[in-house]
This record gives sequence, C-alpha cells and structure tokens, in this order.
Amino acid sequence: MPELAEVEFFRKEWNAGLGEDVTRIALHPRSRLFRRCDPHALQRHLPGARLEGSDAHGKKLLFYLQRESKVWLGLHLGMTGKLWVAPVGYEAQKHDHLVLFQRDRVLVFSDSRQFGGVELAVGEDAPAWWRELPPAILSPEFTEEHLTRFLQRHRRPAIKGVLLMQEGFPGLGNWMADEILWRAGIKPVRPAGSLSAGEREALFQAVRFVCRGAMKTVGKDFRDPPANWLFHQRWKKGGCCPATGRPLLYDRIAGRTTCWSPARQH
DNA sequence: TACAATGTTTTAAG
DNA sequence: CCTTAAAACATTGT
Repeated sequence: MPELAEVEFFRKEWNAGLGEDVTRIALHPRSRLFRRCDPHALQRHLPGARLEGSDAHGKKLLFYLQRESKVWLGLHLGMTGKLWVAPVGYEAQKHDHLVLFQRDRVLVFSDSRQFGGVELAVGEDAPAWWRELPPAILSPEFTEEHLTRFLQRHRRPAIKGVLLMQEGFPGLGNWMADEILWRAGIKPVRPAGSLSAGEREALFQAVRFVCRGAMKTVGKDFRDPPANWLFHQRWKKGGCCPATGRPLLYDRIAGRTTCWSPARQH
C-alpha cells in the first residue's frame, strides 16, 4: 500500500499520541521487521519515553521520543504496513509487529507481509539513516537539473524502473510512477537516457504534480485522487485511458506490473 | 492451483 | 568501485 502520500497519512495517524508517554510496548521479537535493529533495545528504550514528534521522507518515517536522551524510532511500511490507533484494552494480534501502549490509546504498526522495517537509535544526534537522505521531491533541492543527472547516471534501464529508485525519487512507488509517465506522455519502457529535453521537462512537472496532488488527497485524509487520474483505471480489467478513451496495456517492467496508454505515451 | 500484490535487499554478473 | 537484472523475502487474496 504505502507510497509517499499513504506514508504521510499513516504518519499523522500516530499524531494522536503526541506529548504522551509510552507506558509499555509489545512486539514479535523474531519478526523480520526487526532485522535492522535489536528488539531488546526497543523494550529497553521505548517504555517511559514521551512521543514528541514525527517526520516523513519519501517512504521513510521517523518518530522521535524523549526519555533521559532522545530516542529515534525509524519505520518503513514495506508493501502492506499500516499505522493506526486502537482503543485502550487492545492487545497485539498476529500481524501487529510493534505496539506502543499509552494511557489513553494504543499505537499499532501492522504488516502482514513483513516487508517493512524498524530501526532504533538513542542519543542527541540524528542517526545516519535519517541524516543521509536524498533531496525530497517536493523540496527546493529537487530540481530539473538533479533529475537530468539522475537519468543520465541510470540511462540504460527503463524510465519506469528508474522512477522507482528511492535515491532519485524518494517516495515514488508503482502506482505513482505509472501515473507520472501517463501524465508526461512517456512510454514506460523507454531507456531513461533516451528522453529529450522537452520530455524531461514534462517528466519533472508530472513528478511534482502527481506528488502534490496525492498529498492533497490520499495524504490528507486517504481520499482518492481526482477522477481523471489513471489511478482509477489501473487496477480494473478492461480499464481505459482517461485522456483518450483507448484501452490500457499491462506489461511487466523492472519486475513490476506496469499500466500504460499506448494511445498517449510514446 | 498458481500467480499477483502500492517494496526493498541480496546476489551475481557485466 | 559502479550499474543492472533477477531472485528472495512472508502472507493473503483471487
């Protein structure tokens, strides 16, 4: 599920617990989610810590807490992860891999496929995994020149696959990449290095347009994007291009199902 | 049954 | 050291 805007939505779900202490936690210690951290360290540092704030960067989430020192909790939602709030009395179910209990609510991280992940750091300074991040798509550092350099560096693979690379386009996922290429009128199999200057300009605009639009809808209250987006056609069999009315095609590109409109994308 | 699912990481090869 | 493609990961739903 989670791409840029879904991640932002889930981040805000846990805002309900801001300013309050974590009284205890529950976790499945042998879960794959903890392959990058020590579950015992979570047990040691989270209980008694106050949830102070959160941030998102692409698909990465950071929750910061305070106890004797700062506690940095990094989450990635993988393919099926979600954050939600349960009422007092809730106990961890099978797919609830990390559960933070507070006096008035329970903060739950569920992930059935376990492709997500948890990281932990304790100390004054932000850990490397949060400090060393590429320019966010909706930040001023994300320029057309930056995009051009990234496409040049990965000029051989299909543009669809390059849009999925998080070092270049943090937060983009399968549906957003298809939406962007559809909007820019670019065929997803084209090698990234084959785009003309005009196509790169269109791509740059489409990347930002789709990210902003997704943030205003999905990211705000999980509402669907506008009705004329490819989003509404891509998952149903026999879907049609919202712009041309012509049939859509489905291909496997860069290991992912890709939906595109041959009448519009060249 | 077999395959696909809004994602990374690892492996192996060039 | 860098880039690229494919397999692996764990579970559910069609």
